[in-house]
Amino acid sequence: MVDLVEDGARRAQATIEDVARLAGVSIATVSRAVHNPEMVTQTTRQKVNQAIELTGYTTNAMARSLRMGRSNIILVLAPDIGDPNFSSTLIGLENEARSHGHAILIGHTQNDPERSREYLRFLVSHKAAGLILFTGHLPQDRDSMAPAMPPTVAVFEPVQDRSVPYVGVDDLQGGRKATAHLLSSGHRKIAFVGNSNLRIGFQRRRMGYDAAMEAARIAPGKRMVLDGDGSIESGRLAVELQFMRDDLPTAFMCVNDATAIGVIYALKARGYDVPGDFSVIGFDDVPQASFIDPPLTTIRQPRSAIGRMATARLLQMLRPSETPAEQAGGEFLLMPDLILRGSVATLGARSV
Amino acid sequence: MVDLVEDGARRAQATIEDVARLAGVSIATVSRAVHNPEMVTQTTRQKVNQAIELTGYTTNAMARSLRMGRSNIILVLAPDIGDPNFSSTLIGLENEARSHGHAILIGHTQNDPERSREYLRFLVSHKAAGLILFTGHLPQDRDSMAPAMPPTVAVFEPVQDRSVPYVGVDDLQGGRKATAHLLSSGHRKIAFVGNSNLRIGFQRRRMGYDAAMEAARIAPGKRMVLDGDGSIESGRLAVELQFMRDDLPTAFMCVNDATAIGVIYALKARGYDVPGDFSVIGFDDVPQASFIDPPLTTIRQPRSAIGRMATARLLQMLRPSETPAEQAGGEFLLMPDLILRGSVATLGARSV
DNA sequence: TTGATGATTGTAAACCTTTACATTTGGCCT
DNA sequence: AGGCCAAATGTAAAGGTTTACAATCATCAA
Repeated sequence: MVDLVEDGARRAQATIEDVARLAGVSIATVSRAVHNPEMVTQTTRQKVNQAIELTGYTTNAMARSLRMGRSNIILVLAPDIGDPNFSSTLIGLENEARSHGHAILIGHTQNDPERSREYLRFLVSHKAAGLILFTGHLPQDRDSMAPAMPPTVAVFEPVQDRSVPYVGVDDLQGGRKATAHLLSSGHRKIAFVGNSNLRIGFQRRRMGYDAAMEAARIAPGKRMVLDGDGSIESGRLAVELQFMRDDLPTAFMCVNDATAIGVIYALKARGYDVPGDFSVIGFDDVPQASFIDPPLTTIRQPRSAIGRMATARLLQMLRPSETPAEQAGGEFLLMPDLILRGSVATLGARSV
Repeated sequence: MVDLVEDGARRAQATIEDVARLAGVSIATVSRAVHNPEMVTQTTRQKVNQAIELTGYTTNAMARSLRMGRSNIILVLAPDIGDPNFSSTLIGLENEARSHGHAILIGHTQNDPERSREYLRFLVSHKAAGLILFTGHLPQDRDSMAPAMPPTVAVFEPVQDRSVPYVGVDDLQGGRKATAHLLSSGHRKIAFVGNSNLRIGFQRRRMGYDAAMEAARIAPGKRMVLDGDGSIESGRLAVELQFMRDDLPTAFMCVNDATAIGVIYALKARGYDVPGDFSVIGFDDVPQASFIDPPLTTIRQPRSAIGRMATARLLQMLRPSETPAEQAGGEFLLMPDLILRGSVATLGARSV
C-alpha cells in the first residue's frame, strides 16, 4: 500500500522520495525533472510537477550542497553595511545573484581581522560558491585555506592580489570629469581635498584631478592638494587649515561626498555662501547629497550596475567551461556621470 | 599503510575521517571532541585537536545540517537594507548570533511579496534555524509552509500575528518623552507631524504625543495632528499645508527624523530660523541627525540593544527546553533616550 | 522479424556528519 | 582475584540528494 499524502495536514517536509512515489517514478527521475528538465519526457515531467505541487516539495539545499560539494551561497564581505555606497550596490548584486539561483550572505567585518577570519571559516565550512569583497583586501589567512577558496571578485576597491578581478567605477575618469566641470565653470584655483593613500580609488581620483589640471595647463605648483581621509571631519579640517594659511581656492574638488559635506559645513560656519563664494563638488552621490544645502553637485557611482556586473563576473568564473586563464584578474571600470545640482557656480556669477 | 597528510600541499578539504585516522580514534570520537568536549578524555581531546590543527579540518556545515535536520543560519528579512535604522540594529543582531555559533543571512524584500516568497523558499530549503522580521508582516504564504517554519521574532515593527514575539523601542514612551520635552520648554501649540496608520509604531508615537498633551491638560481640540508617511517629502508637505491654513504651532513633534528633516527644510526655505522661530524634534536618531543644520534634537532608538535582544529571544526559542507556552508572543520594549541637540529652543528665548 | 541504436529511466553509491546502541576500558569494592 | 559499574569509545545507520552506470524501451533499418 503506497503511503500517499494526507491532504490538508502536511506533516514533515516532503522529500524527493515522497514525490517519486506519488509520481510513480524513481528519485533519479525526479531529480532530473527538477534540475535538468530536458533529460525527461514531457509526460513524466508533468507527473513529477504535479506530485511536487501536491506534496509541497522543496529541494533540501543541505543534501544537495553536500552531494554537489558546493553550496549556492555567495558570501559578501563588507566593512560597513551602513555605508550608503554599499547598500545600493547590494541591490544590483542580489538581483543578479538571485536570478541565477544563488543566495547572498552578507558578512560584516567592521575592519576586524578576527571577524574576517570567522567569515572565512564559515565560507569553507559552508562550501560557499563565491566571495565578493568590498573590503579592499583579501582575508588574511586566505592562503592557508587556499584549496577551499572559491572564486573571488573585488568591488569598489581593488585588492592587492591582481589575480582577483575588480569591478568598480572609473575613479580616474570621475576625478577628471569633476575637475573639468569646475574648470569649464571658469575656476582656476581648484583645491583637491582628501589626498591620502588610504584607498587606491582615492589615489585615482587624485590622478584624475591632476590629469584635468594638466590638460588645462595649470602647473603642478599652482595646484592645491589638501590631505584628508574621506570623513566629514577631514573636509572640515582641510578648510580650516587652508584659511589659516590664507591661501584660498575658488573651488573645492572633494575626494568623496562626505568630505564635500565637511567642506560645505566649514565654509558656511565661517559665513560664506556656497556656491556664491566657493564652489564645491563631491564624488559618490550618496543619498544625502541631494538633501544638504546647497544640493551637492557630484559624480555618481553607478552602484547597482557595479553590483550586477560584479555578480555577473563571479558567475562567469563559476562556470566550469572557464579556463583558469580566463578567470584571472582584470579590471572592469564603469563610467560615472556628473550630476549637476547646486554647489557649483560659474566663477564671477553669484547665485542669488 | 595509513595515508597521512603530506605537509605543505594540503589537497582536498580534510574530512572528519582524516582527522580520526591521524588521531587514531573513531570518527564518532572526533565529532564528540569537537562538539561535546566533556564527553571525551583529556588525552583524546588533545590528540584530536592536534590532528585538527595538522589537517586544517573544518566541519562540513552541509553534512552537519543535513544530519541534524537544521542549519545554523538565521534569516533576516528587511524591506530596505539602506535604512539607517536597519544597519546598526544588524550589528547587535549579528554579534549576538555569531557568539552563539549562528550565521546571519540578510534578505532584502523591497516590500515585494514575490521576493518574500523566494526567501521563504530559501528558508525551508536551507532549513534555517530562525527568522527575524524587520518587515512588519509575516511572509504571505507562511501558513502553507507552516510545518517548515522556524521560530520567528519581529523587530522594529510588530506583525499581526500576536504569537510572534516583538522586540522594539517603546514608541509610546518615546512619543511622550519628546512631547514632554517640548512642553517643558514652554511650548503649548505643538503639532504632531506624520500621522498615519502605515505603521503601528507610528501610531504609538502619536499616542505618546496625545498622552503628554493630555497630561499637560491641552484639550484634543487644541492639538494639531498633521498627516504624513514618514518621508522627508511628507514633512515638507505638512509644513506647506499648515502655512496655507495660516494656523501655526510653535513646535513640531515629528514621527521620525526624516519627517523632521523635511519640516526643517520647509521652514528654512520660507526664511524662518530653527529653533529661533520654530522648534522641531524628531524620532530615531539617524546618523544624519547630528549633521543637519541645526543638529536635530531627537529620540534615540537603542538600535544595537534591540538587535541583541531580538537574537537573544530567538535563541531562547531555539532551546529545546522551551515549552510552546514560553515561546509564544510577548512584547519587549526598550526605553528610548532623549538626545538634546540644537533644534529645540525654550519658547520666548531666541537662540542667537 | 530481428537487431541495432538512441532516448529514457532505474539502481545504487557517495557526499560527511551525528548519534543510538553496543562494546571496551579502567577503577573500585568486596 | 573477581565482579560490577560508569565512563569512554567504537560501529553502523540515517539524513536527502546527485550521478555514473546499468537496464529498459521504442524506433527503425535490413
